[in-house]
Amino acid sequence: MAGVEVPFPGARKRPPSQADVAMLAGVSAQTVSRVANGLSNVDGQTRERVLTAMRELGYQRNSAARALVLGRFHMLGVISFDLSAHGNARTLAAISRAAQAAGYSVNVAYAEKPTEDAVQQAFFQLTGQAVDGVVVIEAQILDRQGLHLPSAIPVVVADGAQNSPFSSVDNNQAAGAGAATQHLLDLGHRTVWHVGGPEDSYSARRRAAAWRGTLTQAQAPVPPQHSGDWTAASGYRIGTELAARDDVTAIFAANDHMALGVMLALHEAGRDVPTEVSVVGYDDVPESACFIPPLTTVHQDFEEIGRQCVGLLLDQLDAGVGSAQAVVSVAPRLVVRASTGPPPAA
Amino acid sequence: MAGVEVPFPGARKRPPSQADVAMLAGVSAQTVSRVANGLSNVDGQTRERVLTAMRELGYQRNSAARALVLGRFHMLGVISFDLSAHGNARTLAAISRAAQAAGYSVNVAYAEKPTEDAVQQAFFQLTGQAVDGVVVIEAQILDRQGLHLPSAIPVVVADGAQNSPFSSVDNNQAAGAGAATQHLLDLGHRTVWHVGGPEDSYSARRRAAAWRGTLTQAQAPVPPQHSGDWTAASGYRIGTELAARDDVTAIFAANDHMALGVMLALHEAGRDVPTEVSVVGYDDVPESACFIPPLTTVHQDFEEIGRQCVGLLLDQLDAGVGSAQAVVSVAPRLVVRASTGPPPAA
DNA sequence: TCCGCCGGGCCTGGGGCCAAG
DNA sequence: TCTTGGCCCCAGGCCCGGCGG
Repeated sequence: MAGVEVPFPGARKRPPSQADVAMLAGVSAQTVSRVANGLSNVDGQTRERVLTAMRELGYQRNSAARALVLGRFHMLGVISFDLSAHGNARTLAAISRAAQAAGYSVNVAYAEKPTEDAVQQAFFQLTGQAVDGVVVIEAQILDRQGLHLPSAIPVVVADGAQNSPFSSVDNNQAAGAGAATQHLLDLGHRTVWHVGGPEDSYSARRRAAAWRGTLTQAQAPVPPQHSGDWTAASGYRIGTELAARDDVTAIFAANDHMALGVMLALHEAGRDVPTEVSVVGYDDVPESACFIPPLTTVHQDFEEIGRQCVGLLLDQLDAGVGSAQAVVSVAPRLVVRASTGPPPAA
Repeated sequence: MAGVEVPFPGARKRPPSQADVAMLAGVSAQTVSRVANGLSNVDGQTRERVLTAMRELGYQRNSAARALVLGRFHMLGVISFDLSAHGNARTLAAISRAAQAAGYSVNVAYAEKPTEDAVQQAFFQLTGQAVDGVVVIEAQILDRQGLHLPSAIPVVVADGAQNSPFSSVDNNQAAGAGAATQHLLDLGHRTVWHVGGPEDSYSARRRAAAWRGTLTQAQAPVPPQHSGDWTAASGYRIGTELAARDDVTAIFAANDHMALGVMLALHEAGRDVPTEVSVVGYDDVPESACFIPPLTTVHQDFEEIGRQCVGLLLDQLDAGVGSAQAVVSVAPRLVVRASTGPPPAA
């Protein structure tokens, strides 16, 4: 099938192999391998000939064969639930960037639901697809009992339960949610109402817990919690209820989109933000600075989170699976804009 | 971490191979292979023994070895520029889902800039990483001259130049932008101003062209075009300029986030939306229904777009590279909400 | 004799082909 | 005819041995 070879539908040209390059350069395959790996024990002239032949044929190493013999795939797996959520998408982008910089590719597995079953399935897909390690983004409750790992490969959890047996990057939701709540209390609000994320989200639970803790510590009353599903629509729905109550002067929403929905509901109810009701969000999505009014929110450094995930994973890869579990914390920070202010003088 | 096995740093347990399974089941590796591939010519008893042994050892096929011998990787590559853009993230998610359903994995390569160089680099990374085909999301100007493909693998472009030599899924931006512009004209506006995306974006250019074309066809004056960078901040900046002009009564922004910025600028300038100025966006990001006021915009079916990308790619894989270039169009639709209305009675 | 450079043989995990039971 | 195993190949890396200066 060589030489004359007339390409016809269904026929894929076999990519050039080391042997082809060797033939053209008049050396052995072994020498080609050495050049490809940048080893020093090759004569300058020879190396040049080989490189020329490579260029001429458009040679690329066959990663499958390489992975087979080396036992390393230079590929990281990422399991994510909801890529339409801003934070997850940003984290994935950052992971991808960091991995690329370290010479790794990223294999994305999409878990439809945040159940352990779905994660496990995604996990199998990834290990079956040859990855050296896995990052789980926005994990729900994961423990090793639930998650039965087929082969021991390193796992890093971004923003998962801190009591899991895996290394993790902790977005320090507690600090962020605490700061948001405290900010409102400091402005003079008697208490703060919370529009939380879905019950099965670990992030949502931590934010709610920090909100409650901050109120308790300040000896402020703890209003009943409302739970949305991260969408603006759910924020709007809950906001409509809250807008009807006179005693609501400060609302902390668990993400910016729900805060947006809350603000629309308040607007429609004729309650001004921030003079009558203050609203704080979480995430600092880029457009939150252009909400009406610009939103006070908690900024998360997704870039850093992604970078840390890759860093931890690579550390574990180098150190071996037995290596110690590590937890890295990435600090959020409160960004004060125009949606918060003192409560109306009663 | 069970039984005798004492894991120590640096030691990765070699995953079980067919040979190990064969040994345990008392058959040949060949038979194990047959069972793994679900071939029928295996005795029921034997198959059972093999399956049991597989479970016991936690056997998973080595995809590297499989890819090596089959020449197929069962992996698709995706090249994307900006995953923080909602549409791109959604498309990636949909691609990932569709690929998974077809038994393929997705390898994401991140191109920092939308230059041909960056794409080419990402391309090499992917082909070097063993993919069967590539989807380029939100391509800029790509032609085969610029993009030198190392080995002939199928490529599908989502939303790229329609004169490219690749198969593509066309979001029909022209129809969407035309409908948006026409909607405003139909409401009685004398003309429509446009806040465009970045110059180097193909999507942005098509939306702008359709806007201009619709105005021309309606014999409406064509105002100077302003170009932002998709961010709400850029929309705000341009919006500030537009808000200062009395003759601006209708604005079509090339995406929802810029529309949001425009609306904030109008709000700050004391110009009401929609009674004084109408605003239309593009994308229909989920939260746009909760903007103040809820945004009239053009809905894009990213789920369908992703599905079509994978479909085209798989078709090409089955048909061979020589197969005809295909173009599939996914229709957007106008969603009318509360940000548009007739112009103020002059 | 030693060292720099190069090639042969063998190994990785799995699947196709063919022959044997 | 149906089931099973032996052999070879996929592409590339490592060990070792050899050749020459």
